[in-house]
Amino acid sequence: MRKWLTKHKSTILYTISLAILLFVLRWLELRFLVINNAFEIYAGGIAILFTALGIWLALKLSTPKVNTVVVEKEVFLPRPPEFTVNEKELEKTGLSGRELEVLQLMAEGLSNQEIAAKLYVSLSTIKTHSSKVLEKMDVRRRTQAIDKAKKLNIIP
Amino acid sequence: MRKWLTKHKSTILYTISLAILLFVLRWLELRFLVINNAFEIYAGGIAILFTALGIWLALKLSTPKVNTVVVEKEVFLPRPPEFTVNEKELEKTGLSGRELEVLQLMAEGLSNQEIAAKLYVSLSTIKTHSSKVLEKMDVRRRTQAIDKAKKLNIIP
DNA sequence: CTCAGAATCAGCCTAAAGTATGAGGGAAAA
DNA sequence: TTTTCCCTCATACTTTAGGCTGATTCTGAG
Repeated sequence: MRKWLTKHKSTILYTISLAILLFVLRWLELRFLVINNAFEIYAGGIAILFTALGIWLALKLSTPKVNTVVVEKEVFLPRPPEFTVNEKELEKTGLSGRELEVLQLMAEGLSNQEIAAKLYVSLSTIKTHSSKVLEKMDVRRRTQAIDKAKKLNIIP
Repeated sequence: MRKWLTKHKSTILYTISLAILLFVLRWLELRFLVINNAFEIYAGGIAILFTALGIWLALKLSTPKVNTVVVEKEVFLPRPPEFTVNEKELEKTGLSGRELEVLQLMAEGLSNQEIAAKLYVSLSTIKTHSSKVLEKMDVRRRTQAIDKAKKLNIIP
């Protein structure tokens, strides 16, 4: 019942307004009936009144148009930009697991000798790996490889 | 003149509508005048008609209600270029302008020879600078210097 | 099973990087 | 003015990096 009331509020309002105005008209009629020539004025009055009512109804009850504007807000990643490996670029290079490992240690500033010691293999092995890394990454120096790998998000 | 027309378009339209409707009323009057009791029906008709006109006017000529809703969409940017030199750490190292310049080029993967060419100086000069850089940064390899400098925010 | 790729190692050679020492010129501070 | 950096260049030497060739072992895909 409540729902029905709110749902048809505008209709009820309009009906009541109409009824009241008709009543007023009836009363006015008694006053202006004597003046026959005032009929057009009377009709015009009604017209203006109800025009105003219509405008009021339209403005009051029309649902406002919602305009959604999507604003792109640039968000920079916080200080330590959580590093996630760019798998696509990593695959493109064709680096093997061991080669990537060597590349990472290179980036930390270790010499081939130190890398060899850390991975418990010979210097020759690391030289082979590092050569492969340079070849696969299409560079000529380890510093270039490091720079490129960082730019491609292959290493942190 | 043209401007005046467009500016008062709504007023003119309303006036014309009113005039036409009053004329119609006048005509209707001749038909319904015989029926005295039909006066309320007649008034109600006018009321409904002009209500409709009012609604139409309001909807057609009023600036539509627009509720602008701003939705912020977060766009994440990889590797923000917002780099600011850590002046404190830079001073601690005691690096001179030229030495810092060489360090930056080192980090881009350039060889001493290439750096020399780029700065229009001899290889010897760059070797001297690079040695000074390694000494002042307390490292033994350029890769270490690069890694350390990046971690200290001395270079991007 | 065979073949390809990955990982391991070695030797040899060149290129680049790094160390040490010295030295001249310029600019700014003491 | 003298001192102190900074930038420049050179020569000689050692170490590290990188290129090239070739070899062995192992594993997974075809």
